[in-house]
This record gives sequence, structure tokens and C-alpha cells, in this order.
Amino acid sequence: MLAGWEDIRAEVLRRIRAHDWRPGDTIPTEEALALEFGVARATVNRALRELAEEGVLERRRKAGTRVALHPVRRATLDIPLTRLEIEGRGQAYSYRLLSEEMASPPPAVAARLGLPQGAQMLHLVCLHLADDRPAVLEDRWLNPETLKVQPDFHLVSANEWLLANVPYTTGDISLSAANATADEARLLDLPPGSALFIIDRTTWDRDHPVTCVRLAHVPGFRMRTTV
Amino acid sequence: MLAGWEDIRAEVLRRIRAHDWRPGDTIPTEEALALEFGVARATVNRALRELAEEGVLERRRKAGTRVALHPVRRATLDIPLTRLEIEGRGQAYSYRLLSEEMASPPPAVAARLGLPQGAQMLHLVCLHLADDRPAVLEDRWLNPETLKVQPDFHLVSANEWLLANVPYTTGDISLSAANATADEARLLDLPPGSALFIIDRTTWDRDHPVTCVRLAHVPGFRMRTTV
DNA sequence: TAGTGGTCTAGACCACGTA
DNA sequence: ACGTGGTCTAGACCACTAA
Repeated sequence: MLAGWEDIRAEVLRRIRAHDWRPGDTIPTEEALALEFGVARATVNRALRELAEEGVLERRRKAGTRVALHPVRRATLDIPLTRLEIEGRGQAYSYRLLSEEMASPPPAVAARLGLPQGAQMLHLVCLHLADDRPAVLEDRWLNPETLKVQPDFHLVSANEWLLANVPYTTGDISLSAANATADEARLLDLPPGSALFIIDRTTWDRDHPVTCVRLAHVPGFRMRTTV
Repeated sequence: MLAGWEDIRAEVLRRIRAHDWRPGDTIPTEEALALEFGVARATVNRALRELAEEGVLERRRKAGTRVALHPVRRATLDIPLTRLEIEGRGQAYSYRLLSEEMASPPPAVAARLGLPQGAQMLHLVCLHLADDRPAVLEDRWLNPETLKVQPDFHLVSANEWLLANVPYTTGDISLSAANATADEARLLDLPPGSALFIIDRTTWDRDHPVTCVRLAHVPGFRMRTTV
């Protein structure tokens, strides 16, 4: 036997895939399964909890545990610092601050951060290079109220400074593709219209907006994961 | 007090962000923390395990628990069926099989699946539409050995059929951006060179290769997540 | 080989939400 | 009201691995 929680998880998954339990069905209670498999309820709980986190099961108190109707695969993406990502590929990392100024953000940015239209924010544009070739163009709007001290963004990238100094609790990430504008193409040394991989990220410290950043990655960039 | 595992998790996170415990530091053992917080070791274990899964801590038997050196954010992406995704936006879903033939896959596909160069595979090209406008172009290679029966892919999309009939255990996913080729642009009714969001997916059933698919999404497509 | 995390148990109480 | 999952406890044994 040797039924650990991973064995229980595998057996439940097997029954779902074999259609013993079909999408929408309520499966037996933790207590019943614990009895069947001859393990403690906590062991069954661990197995079913993992499957629920993966999106395979849906659990509600009193209502019981059901096989999820919509088979959603859930993948976990690692989102590293640009510097670490480049260094991880064995390339030399460098970084250039292209511009730094107080300005009024575009309406879309102000709206996403929940700030009034006219608010002044710190606007940074910088370039991340791999082996001295442009890799990522970063366009960032910073809420100046979250900056107690004003670091020198020539020396340290905004991302790394924020990570170390402004712990945030929540954030949105959006992944998309876009054709490079003329400016982007020039700065990234690409033909105009090249397909860029865009990561848009907005972060809050509790209820206080912190930053809104767009990272435009040159063609060849990939995010990988396993399910 | 009322220290549940979420409270422990929050307090550990607070200490890390306050630099009480710095990246690379070894933090106290589960036993010590359980004593300090006045809870059972299992409660501390749950809290630290969650933080390890999020990439904040690194745990090894005997060596102890350390604050992760490289602050990697880990985001979970939901990867729904194309049909459900379109219907979820309130649009009408439809689907067209454009071609279906046995052929020899390009070397890159054969290599990724670990099949010999000359192997014959089933090649499907199909189009997913939202409100009768092209949304996703699917280019799929199927290992015929995994198909016990040959379904009619005019009626059911390969993805949904596979999901219901070929349970797979492992899979790779890769996200990238690419300019539309002339063919892709024509099929998707886009200007040539449009930036497409590409999801490449390879799946195995244990050690048996099942399928390798490229989903090209029209501009405007986004994947979102929260961290 | 010894210290640390990983897991299991048997029991208990509680929170939630359906009926 | 009551059934179900969510969590906690105190103790135990095991697995891994650094010293």
C-alpha cells in the first residue's frame, strides 16, 4: 500500500481521467476516502487540496468536492529580474537610463493605478542589454509618493531598487504581443514593426499605487513553463 | 494571538521584508519557530512550505530554511481551452478545420517530441473564430500511435478531443511573440507582419509523445495574472 | 551520523454554507 | 440545523544530506 498523499492524489486523478468520476460529479467526502484508502483524513485533505489548487477539483464546505467542469490547466511562470534572466543565459548584462523626468502619465496608466488624471509621476525609460545588444526596453511610471529617498537610477535599475525598498503586496501582470513602434525599433535596433513580447506590470503596496511598467522584449524572447 | 498558518506566513514575510532576515540567511528551524509562536510544528511547516512554493524561501533537509537569494516572483497562469476563453468574453465561438493530412513534421517538431526524422504524423491546421472573426490559428502535429480511434476533427477540436481521451501527465509550454507570415496573415485576416502572441505546447503521456501545437493569437490577445 | 524538513496519525474544534 | 471542508495539535517515524 504505502499510501502517501501523492499516491492518493494520483489515484483520484486516475479515476477522473478514467471517467469513474466525471466533470461536475461530487466525489466522496474526505472521511469516506480516508476510510477507503486506510489513511488519516489529513492525508486525503492534502491530496484533494493540491488538486483543487491545480484547478482539477472544486471544493466547498458542506457542498463537498466536485470534479471541475471546465478543464483549466494552471501553469506557474517564474518572473525573474531582467538582469538575472540575461545573466542566467550566460550573457553579460548592462543597463542604460535613457530618460528620467516628472510628467503626467497617459490616461491609461493613471487609470490603471487609480490616480487622478493630472497627477505628476516619475517617468523612466531604460534599456537592458545582453552582450551589449538591446534586449529589453523598459518604460516605467513611478508614484513619487512611494519614494522616500530618490535613488540614482543611473546606477541601479528601478526594478531592483523597488524590490529591495518598496515591498509590495499585490500586482497585476499582463502578457501580450505588439509591433514595435518607430521609436521602439530605433532604441532596440530592430526593423520597425518587429513583434515584441510585452509584459505589463502594475503593483500596489496595500492600497497605494507604486508603479506601472511595460517591458518590451526583442524577438527570440520566450517564457517557458511546465504543467 | 490566534496564530494560524496564514499569520505565521505573514509574520515571516514581514521579517524578510524588514530585513530582519536577509537573502541568503538561514532562518530558525520549524521547531524553534513553533516554540516562539506557540503553535504546533505542523502549522509552521504549512506556512514555510507555502513560502517555499512561492519562491521566497529555499528549504533543504538538514541544511535548514534560507531566504531565497534571487527574488523570483512566481505567477500562476490559467490556460483555458480556446473555446472557453472566447465564450468567456461573451463572444460566439466557431471552429474550422482547414487541413488534415499525414506528413513528415519539420525537424524542430520531431526533435521536440523525440521522434525520428522521417516519422509520419497527423498534421492539422484549424482556425478558431470569435463572432465569426479569426481569433486563433492552430497548427498541430499529432502522434498517430496515441490515437486508438480516429475522431472526426471537423466536428470536435483536437484540443477538446485530446483532453477527454488522452490524459497526459507532462507538458511544456512556451510563450513568445512573432510576426505573422504571409500565410498566417491571410488566414487570420490581418496585415502581414502583425505581431502574434504564440503559445507552443508539447505534451507527453508518460514517455510517449502525444502532440505538439502552435497557437497563434491575433493582436489584442492578453494573458493576465496576479501575484 | 546527527540535524533538519517531510509526512503521517488520531483526534478535535471551528467556519462556512446548503438545505 | 447540520454536514462538509479547513485547520490545529502532539506525537511519531522517516528521508535526505551536510558535516
